[in-house]
Amino acid sequence: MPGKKTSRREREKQQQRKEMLEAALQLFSEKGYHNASMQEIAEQAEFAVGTLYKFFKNKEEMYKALVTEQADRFHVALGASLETSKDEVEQLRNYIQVKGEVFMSNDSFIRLYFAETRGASFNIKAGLDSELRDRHYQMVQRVAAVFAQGMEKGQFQRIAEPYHLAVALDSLCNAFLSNWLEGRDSYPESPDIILNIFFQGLLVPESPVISERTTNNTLEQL
Amino acid sequence: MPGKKTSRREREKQQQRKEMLEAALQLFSEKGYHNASMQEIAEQAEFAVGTLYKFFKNKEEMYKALVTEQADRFHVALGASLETSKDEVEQLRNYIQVKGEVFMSNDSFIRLYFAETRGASFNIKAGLDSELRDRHYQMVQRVAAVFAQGMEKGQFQRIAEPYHLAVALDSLCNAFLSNWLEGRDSYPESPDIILNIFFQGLLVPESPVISERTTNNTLEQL
DNA sequence: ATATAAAGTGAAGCACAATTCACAATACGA
DNA sequence: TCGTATTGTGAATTGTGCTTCACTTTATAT
Repeated sequence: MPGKKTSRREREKQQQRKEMLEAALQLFSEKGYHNASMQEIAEQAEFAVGTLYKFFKNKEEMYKALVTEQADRFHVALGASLETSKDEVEQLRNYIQVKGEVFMSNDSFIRLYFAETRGASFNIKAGLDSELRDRHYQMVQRVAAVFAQGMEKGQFQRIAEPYHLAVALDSLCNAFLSNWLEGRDSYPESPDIILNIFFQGLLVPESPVISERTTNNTLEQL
Repeated sequence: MPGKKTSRREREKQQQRKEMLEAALQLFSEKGYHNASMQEIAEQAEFAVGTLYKFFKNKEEMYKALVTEQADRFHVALGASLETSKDEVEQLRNYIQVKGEVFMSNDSFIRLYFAETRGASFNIKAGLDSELRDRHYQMVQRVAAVFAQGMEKGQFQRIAEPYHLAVALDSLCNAFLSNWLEGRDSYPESPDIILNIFFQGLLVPESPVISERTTNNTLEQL
């Protein structure tokens, strides 16, 4: 049975690699890059230190691989969330929703992601953080495009530049996620709580678009 | 002349301490806690390593002293910014303004502040980040109180909980500051660009409060 | 079954950086 | 000026943890 593209051995290796990265993720997100030792990671993954080095050139490369691969998954999911609907409001709603879901189900990784993306990260000599920041920037630009589009259509008022609105929306999601992460607050189950902050006044008054969906989620909880 | 509370020697020591912390700030914010060595800091400050240890029990304490003292200055300034006026809108405007000013004139420190306050920080065993987060939380609560107060007065619409609005406003400032820090964008010279995102729709339509001040800063730049 | 190759191991080497401390320089009072 | 106390010094100590590599174990082919 040689049909498969990947040999059994190949698959086995991938699996091992994956387990190493899982162990690494756990320890890095718990203790940070500098406080997690290769020794520990090896133990956690149930391999010998030397074996780690058969898979990764060194600690730094291992960390990079971990972070970039996970971040890719995130960005793919977020990108897809903007493709779901023709309606801009729906797209934003989805973005918020998906961001919440993806991030909350990967809480150990968010710590690393935030550490690299937001406050300056000093883990790695060079490259990683700026690369991540770039990708994050691309993502924000895509959200900005949604705002711009909505403005074109006359669905959104031009209360600020699209890019600024995108930055605002994204940072707002992050802020709520941070709060959730610290256990201070829960991430809003309904995206509308976040959308509300933007849309009350952003949407042109007579626009019917979200009115029928948001009316029940909007205000009564105060 | 023994009149002064602080002897000459005392002042001299304070000055030395200050210079050590300045050197430390520079190196920590450039290279991060783990990549800045005591040796380097000593050289930068033009002292011997041993002398550093006459002032600080160890590297960690030095870092803590640095961060908490600077953060205190920030928080005092931010707190004061909310006391300037009886008018809630004015208070928020001031908060945004002061936050921008104080942070931008201390850019090397923001890196550390953001690293500790936002994305997980793993520099220090325990305590520091959670203490900072707490203080930051207090600050956000004070902003929340402003929103709440404005709602009481009927000046603000109740589009979201005051605390959520405060989180939103603060994170928005941070996001713009981050952008500025990375050189992607400038921090809005006028607080109204940020306020706009909130107030278009937040303020009850007929409220006259900011209309006369913001009308000229609001929309024309698009 | 045996030979050969590939994969896995972990103790030892090595570099680096935090901390100490015996000593030197300096300040201060008599 | 001299003796003592205070302050400042940096080489040596020590610990830690990344990385290597000679060896063992396991898999594969004949």
